[in-house]
Amino acid sequence: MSNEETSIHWFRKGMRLHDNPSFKLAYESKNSAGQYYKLRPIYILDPYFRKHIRAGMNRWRFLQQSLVDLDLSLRKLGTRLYVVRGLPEDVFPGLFTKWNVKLLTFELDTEPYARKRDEHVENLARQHKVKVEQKVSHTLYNTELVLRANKGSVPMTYQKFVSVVSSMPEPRRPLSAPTILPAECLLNDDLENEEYDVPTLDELLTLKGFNPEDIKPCLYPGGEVEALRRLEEYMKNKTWVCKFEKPNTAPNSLKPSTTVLSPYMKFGCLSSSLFYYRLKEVIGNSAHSKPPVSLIGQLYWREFYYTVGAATPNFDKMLGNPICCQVPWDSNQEALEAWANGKTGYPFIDAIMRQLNDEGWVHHLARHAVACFLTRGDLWISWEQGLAVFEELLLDADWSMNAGNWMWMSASAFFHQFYRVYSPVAFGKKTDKSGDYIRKYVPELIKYPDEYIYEPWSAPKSVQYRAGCVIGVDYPKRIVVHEEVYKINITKMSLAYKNTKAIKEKNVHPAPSPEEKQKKKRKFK
DNA sequence: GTGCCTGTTGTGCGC
DNA sequence: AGCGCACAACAGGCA
Repeated sequence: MSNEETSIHWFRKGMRLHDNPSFKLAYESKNSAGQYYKLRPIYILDPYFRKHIRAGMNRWRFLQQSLVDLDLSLRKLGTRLYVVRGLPEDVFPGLFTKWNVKLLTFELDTEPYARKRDEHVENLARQHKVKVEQKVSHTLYNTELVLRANKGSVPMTYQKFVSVVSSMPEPRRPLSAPTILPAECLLNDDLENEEYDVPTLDELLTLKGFNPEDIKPCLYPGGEVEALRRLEEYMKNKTWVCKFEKPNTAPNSLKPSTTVLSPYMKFGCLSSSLFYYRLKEVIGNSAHSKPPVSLIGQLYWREFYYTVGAATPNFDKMLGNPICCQVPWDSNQEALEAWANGKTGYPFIDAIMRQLNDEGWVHHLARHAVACFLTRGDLWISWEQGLAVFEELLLDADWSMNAGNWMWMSASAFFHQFYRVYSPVAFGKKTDKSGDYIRKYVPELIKYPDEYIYEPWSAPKSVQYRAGCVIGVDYPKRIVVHEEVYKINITKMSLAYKNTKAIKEKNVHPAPSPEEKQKKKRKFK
């Protein structure tokens, strides 16, 4: 084992070689004598089954594929990915000593869990006299600088966010992936040491408590190579890019109507900066759609939620979250499970949840429909419970956007027009009148005539028999009557808004004096 | 404080 | 097809 001075680049998100400034530091840095450090690119994998890590099989597979891809690309450069088993706080002290580490680099992560972890690791590094370098490269903008540009306050609306960043310098340009590494930074040690190999999918799934045989076909393979291929596939179609308007894309097409680049963005297989500048390049001087509905607008939504998420305490919870409406949600395990497993008896809702379970991705508007149904629309179940299910099932489950969007969809923050309720029957019909999407994911209903496919409970018994699917026997009866519950829920939301407002006023202002109370009463008369 | 405007993605109806 | 409107009426931002 060589005892030469080493730099570690720690991959977590940012699973790519292109546009990776902290990785670049690891292979380009030299010690005071002007010698390159020996490079050890690592990924730390928790080898235990932990129930609190809410990731389903599909996302573990995506991660495993991304690791294989990263290892392959690194090997082409003469190094490899060293997968280290353990928890970061447990493994770093040993690595620092064993490898004679002088420099540790990684991409900055703004999530609370990651911050705590990284602080801990920074302390360990300090104790071992290891220099730590972090770079902002997951987001287009440094979230702290956005806050500073807004005089230290959090932009609470998308438009406000856009106006703040438009006053800031353009995002940094993406770096190219290295085609060659400095020969002096390359190590011959451990290149074939199996101890550091990427686990096979079967190994990983078994480790995480799953039966590998249960996994569904892979529609969106992980990794940087696939991310770049997918990006370029969409960038080829200039007209489509220029005309893209998110609200006009269908939630229930049989093939995705949007790019499905979100999983690659979540893991950092694709750089936000590269995506941004490729869009600018493709658009050029042509007429094009604008934020919030355009593709660049979609990148801004990500930045918006990252910024608010980084600056708001308890952003992923209702309690203790200053921006979140306080709503007395019901707990209803049975209804929650029916929703999560696609058995609510509303075919459109069930189709979406089954697609999510099987494929790990559903369209943004489909997420709206099922989220509204779970929370303020129908079941009156907490958005935090929905967030947990999404976190498990979505390939692109991303802490800031998951919490931000759940607050949006439940009208708990950002979006406040709670009286606008999605109909679990009407919404899907707009883009799929004949219900082909439902037939694909809810095959029980495959023989239902178009006129009953969205509301099979209203089909006459004779039609149900003829279609080979009797409601209440072969497919569930609907668990709520939407046209009754949504009206009740609107009044409950209205009350929750009034109560939340009252609590906020009580906290901000001192209690009103008796005279002031009288004044207020008079005003309301 | 007050009033006005705006807000990526509602529904159902009528023209 | 696409628009305007009623439905009942929210918060944030700004003048």
